[in-house]
Amino acid sequence: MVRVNRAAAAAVAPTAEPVETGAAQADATAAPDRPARPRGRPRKTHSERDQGNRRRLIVEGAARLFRAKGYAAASTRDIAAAAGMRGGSPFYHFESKSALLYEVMRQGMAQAAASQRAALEHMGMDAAPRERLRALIRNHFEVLLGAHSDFIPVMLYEWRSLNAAQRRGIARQTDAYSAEWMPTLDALHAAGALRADPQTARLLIFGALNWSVQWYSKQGPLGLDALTDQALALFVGNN
Amino acid sequence: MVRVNRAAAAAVAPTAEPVETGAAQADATAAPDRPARPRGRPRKTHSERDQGNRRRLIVEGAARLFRAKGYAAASTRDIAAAAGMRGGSPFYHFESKSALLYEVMRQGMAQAAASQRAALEHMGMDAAPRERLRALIRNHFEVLLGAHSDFIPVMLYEWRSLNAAQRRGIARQTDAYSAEWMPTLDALHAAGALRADPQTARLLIFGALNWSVQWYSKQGPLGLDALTDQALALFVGNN
DNA sequence: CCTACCGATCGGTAGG
DNA sequence: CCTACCGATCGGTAGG
Repeated sequence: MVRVNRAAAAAVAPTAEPVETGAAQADATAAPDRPARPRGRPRKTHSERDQGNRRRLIVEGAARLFRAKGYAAASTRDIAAAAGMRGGSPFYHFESKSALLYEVMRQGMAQAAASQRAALEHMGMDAAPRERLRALIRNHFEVLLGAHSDFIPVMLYEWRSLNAAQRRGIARQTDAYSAEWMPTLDALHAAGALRADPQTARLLIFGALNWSVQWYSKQGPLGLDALTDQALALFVGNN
Repeated sequence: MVRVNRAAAAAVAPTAEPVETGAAQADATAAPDRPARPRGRPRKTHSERDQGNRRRLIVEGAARLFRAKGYAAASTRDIAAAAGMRGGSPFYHFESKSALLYEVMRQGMAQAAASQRAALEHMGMDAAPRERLRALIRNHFEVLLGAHSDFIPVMLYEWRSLNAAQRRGIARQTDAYSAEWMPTLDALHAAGALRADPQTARLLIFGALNWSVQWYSKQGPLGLDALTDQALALFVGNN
């Protein structure tokens, strides 16, 4: 058993999650003393329809800038501009810069967990442990290096910028994500293919994968499938 | 062959390097029209004797604060206070905050490269590849997690805060550090113990090791020797 | 969501 | 290396 500084141990995904703002869904049970309204579902005004969109633009811009410059170096002005707004406007959607960072991480983890779950369910329960590990690694690389891959790198490298309460929230997500790896690693260890203690192996493996954010280039010769093959060979061999 | 975003691939050490300030070593060939000076080596004044010490205090404080809070979030005022100085005084020793960051990384890499070289030479050329890899991994963990381990984590996680010229300087150090791993990895690959392409393996292995900065705790049950055993088992098995 | 503004803090400098 | 200071920028807010 290894004591760890929470989180830091998982990693997750960033394709745009459908964001429910809540505010965009106008309340149907309006005050009864108002003038009569048209029946049926209230039509959304232009600004209501855009609410979710604007918010999403802020979150995506924040993810990109937090990743490129770091949390402290990316100003809320930069983020506003990236979303096509003026300086103070992000604070209409988020109460603080810190809340915006949290939202980037939360959405990233939610997406990563969802795609990991889908990848595992897609194989069925009877798949060989080695193939399950392949699916986990492949999904992890997709989440880190694939199409919309800013959210999880931000989570991985801006952890210290969260306050204690925020860390607890994200840690719950990363713990669940990590836990899904353990049955597969335990099975591979029992079969002799994985030759380190499964808990420590998980931390080392996550490190090997997460670090790819620092060196992987889409222009390079190594695709994500080939990279997955290499990682699999390194950790559990070729057969 | 894998194209990488330079650096990011190595890692190095932080125990205090004896810093030659140059300024501390008073020039013996003084102007000839000065009044006669006492013969022999000139005595250092109080401030001359302290010069190197003060500078080192700044660098060490900067390393600690850059690691704890990140480069952008650690102010030069914080650093001055950590070195027992007033606000503007670090700029007497360094021309900019950025130059201070560079110096932290440069010293860290110099120390790491030195201890790695010593570790390899200590074994001799005829040591088994597996034992050479053990020595490399053990030194790397020492550099990352050992006694004075702030310098290299700063280098690993603040790379993007350097400008282009600075990156080239540090990249030269990290490239040399990384290159020393390749003969050993090639040999292990040829012998069948390392089952991934050696270049890709090096990147994945460095990731696994470097990530330990995020989760390793000295209060935990795993010492650096045991951790080295686990990593070795994961990458090249137990025998 | 914009305009206009606030206090706080920052990296850096002159002058001693 | 300190004192005193500078312009710039920052996160955040009031008021519409």
